[in-house]
Amino acid sequence: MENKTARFEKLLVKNGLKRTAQRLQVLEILSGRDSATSQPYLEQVMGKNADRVTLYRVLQAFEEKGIIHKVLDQQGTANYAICSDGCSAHEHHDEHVHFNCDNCHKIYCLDTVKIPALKVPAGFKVEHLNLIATGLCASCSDKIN
Amino acid sequence: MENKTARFEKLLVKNGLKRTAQRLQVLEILSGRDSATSQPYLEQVMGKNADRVTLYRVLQAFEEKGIIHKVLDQQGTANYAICSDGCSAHEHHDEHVHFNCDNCHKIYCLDTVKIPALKVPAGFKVEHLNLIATGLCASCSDKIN
DNA sequence: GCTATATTTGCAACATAATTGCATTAACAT
DNA sequence: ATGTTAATGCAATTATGTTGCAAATATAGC
Ligand SMILES: [Mn+2]
Ligand SMILES: [Mn+2]
Ligand SMILES: [Zn+2]
Ligand SMILES: [Zn+2]
Repeated sequence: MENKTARFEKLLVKNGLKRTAQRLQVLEILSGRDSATSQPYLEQVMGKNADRVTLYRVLQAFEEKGIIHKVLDQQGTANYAICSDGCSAHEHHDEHVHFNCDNCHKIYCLDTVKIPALKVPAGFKVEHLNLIATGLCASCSDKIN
Repeated sequence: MENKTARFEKLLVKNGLKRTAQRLQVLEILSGRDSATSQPYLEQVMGKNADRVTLYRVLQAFEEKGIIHKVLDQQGTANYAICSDGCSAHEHHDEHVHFNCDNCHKIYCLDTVKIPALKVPAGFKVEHLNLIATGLCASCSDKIN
């Protein structure tokens, strides 16, 4: 694999964002995890490397550009995951199912599980679908059994 | 239709909750609306009839007893709707789709639209499904076109 | 109706998440 | 190297939600 930091720098430039230490660190953290990352966790890990406000602004900019997507867990906490290819400022293509584990509270992007189309009452125009499953993740159901 | 307040009083007694003015008012407000009601809206409408803390506790008690259910909108704001029959302290049966209008921001309970079952990766154990559709509600798509 | 008791409420204090305005700093195009 | 613009940090503010405790009140039993 090519140098990760170089890849992230290109990603920023491509999206018209300046290549700052804070932005690169957020991308590093998100890419190094197997599940979505909560804002509080990010804030804690960044520590004094970035002001809280900066973190919020970085996340907002990334979301707008289609670099990451936000998933709210069952408590309403914001969690962020890097988008798979194909997302852009114009449109997010992250309509996969998310899984929120009741035990470890991780949020997994189930990229392979698409949300089925829906029949809604007359008049309603569906734009996006957002499906969160809760239960036990593979790792937790292993441990418990 | 029978006297609404009397019905609510029975509902409270049935659930072992005392019949207080604050609780009755919350039921009045929720039942008088065609969509889920946000906590901020409730707080505003209750005004000085109830302390903020009391409102939170009323909502929590109602949710635990299966009288109402909570829906988080796309911003993570808590919204509440009265449960259809069949919900109880032991189990909520509100696995219907919710519709969050991008224009008026109302959240509708689409009671007739059930969430389809899902095939998830091996190991994951699904307990609950939570599906929120966004777009234009019937009323807003009328107005706009 | 009165009284005792358990529940519910209100208040104060606290915790966390998020936003805004503004001055300072840093990226990068030239 | 320098100027311009974007990004950051800081302070203040708002919103949301929680906890402990004293005061108030709903109601069951008399
Ligand atoms: Mn995802
Ligand atoms: Mn509902
Ligand atoms: Zn888990
Ligand atoms: Zn609408």
